[in-house]
Amino acid sequence: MNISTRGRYGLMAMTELAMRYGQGPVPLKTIAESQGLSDSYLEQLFAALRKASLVRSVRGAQGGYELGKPPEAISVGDVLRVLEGPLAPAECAIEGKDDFTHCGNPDRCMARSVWVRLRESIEKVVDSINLASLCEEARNQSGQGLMYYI
Amino acid sequence: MNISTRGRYGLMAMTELAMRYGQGPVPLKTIAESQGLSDSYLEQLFAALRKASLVRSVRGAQGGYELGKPPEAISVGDVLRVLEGPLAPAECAIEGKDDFTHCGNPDRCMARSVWVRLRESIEKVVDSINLASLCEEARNQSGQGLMYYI
DNA sequence: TGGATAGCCGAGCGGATTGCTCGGAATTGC
DNA sequence: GCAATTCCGAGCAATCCGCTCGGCTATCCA
Repeated sequence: MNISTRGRYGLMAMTELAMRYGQGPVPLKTIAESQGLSDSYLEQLFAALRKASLVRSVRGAQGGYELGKPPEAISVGDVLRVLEGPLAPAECAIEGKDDFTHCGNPDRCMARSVWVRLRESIEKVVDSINLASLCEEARNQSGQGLMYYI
Repeated sequence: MNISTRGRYGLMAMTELAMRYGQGPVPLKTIAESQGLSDSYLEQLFAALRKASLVRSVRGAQGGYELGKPPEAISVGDVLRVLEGPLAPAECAIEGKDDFTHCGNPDRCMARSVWVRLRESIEKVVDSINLASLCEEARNQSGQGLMYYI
C-alpha cells in the first residue's frame, strides 16, 4: 500500500514547476537540486509526463520544462495516474475492468466491493487537489517558517 | 498503489471464516480449497493473524482456525493492517510518525499533506467495513445467483 | 497406543519490481 | 562551434513478492 518514488518524486517536481509557473522553462537539474533528487531519474518521469502533455519541454540551452497547463488545471490524480498507473488497490477494482477472474474465486470475489470503495475514495481525494492549492499550502507553511528567522 | 496478495488473500480467508462463524474450527485446507488459494501460503498469513488475535487456532485433528472475535468486531482495516503494515501511501504519512526527512526535502515536503489526506481517507473506508457486513453482501449476491439454478 | 489430522516454524528461492545510473545521440541559444 | 539541455535505451543491484518445502508438535479417534 505504497506510492512509489515515481509518484512521490514526480509530484514534488510538478509542485516545484507549479511554483515557477509563467517564469519560462526550468531545467531538470534545477528541480533536482532544489528538491534533493537525482536528475537522471527525473528524466524518466518527465518523459512520461510529457507524453501525457502535463509538461511541455524546450530543448537546447536555456531549455527545460514547464507545466503544460495552468496549475489549477492539473490535479494530483493526473500526475499520479501518469506515473503510477491506475490508482486501484487491486486489479479487479480498476475502473472499466470487469475482471472477476483475478480474485481466485470463479464466481465473485467477496472482497471486491472493498477494493472498489477504496479506489473511489482514493480518486476522490487526489482528483480534488490541484497543483495550485498545493502551492498555496506550501507558501503558507514557508510563511510560518519565517517566524524562525531573527 | 497496490494491496498485495497478503492483504487480499487474507481478507478473503477471513470473510470465509466469518461465514462459518460459530461452527467450530475450520482447517486451512478447507479455506484454501474453497477460495482457490494455496494452503501453505495461507499458513504464513494466519501466523500473523493469530499473533494479532484476530483468529484463534485449535491444534491437532479436527482442529483449524476460527475468528478471535465476532465478525462485527473485526474490521477490514484490522485485517489489512496486520497483513500489510501501516495503511499509508508514504513513510512520512504514517500515523504517529513525524518523519519529514524521508521526503528528500530538508525542511518540509510539499506533497506530505496529500499523503496524509489519502491515508485518512483510506482508513475511513477500511475501518467502516466489518466482516459481518461483507458476509451479508456476499449472501445477497449469491442469493441473486440462485436465479441461475434449474 | 498409534496413526491420521491438523497447526507451527524457519529456510529458501525464482521471478518481478524498484530505483536508480550511464552513455550517447539530437537540439538549440549564445 | 561550444555549452547547455532534452531525449532515448540499456542495464543493473537490491529488494520484495509469492510462494514451496521439510520437519516438528499437538490432538483426536479408533
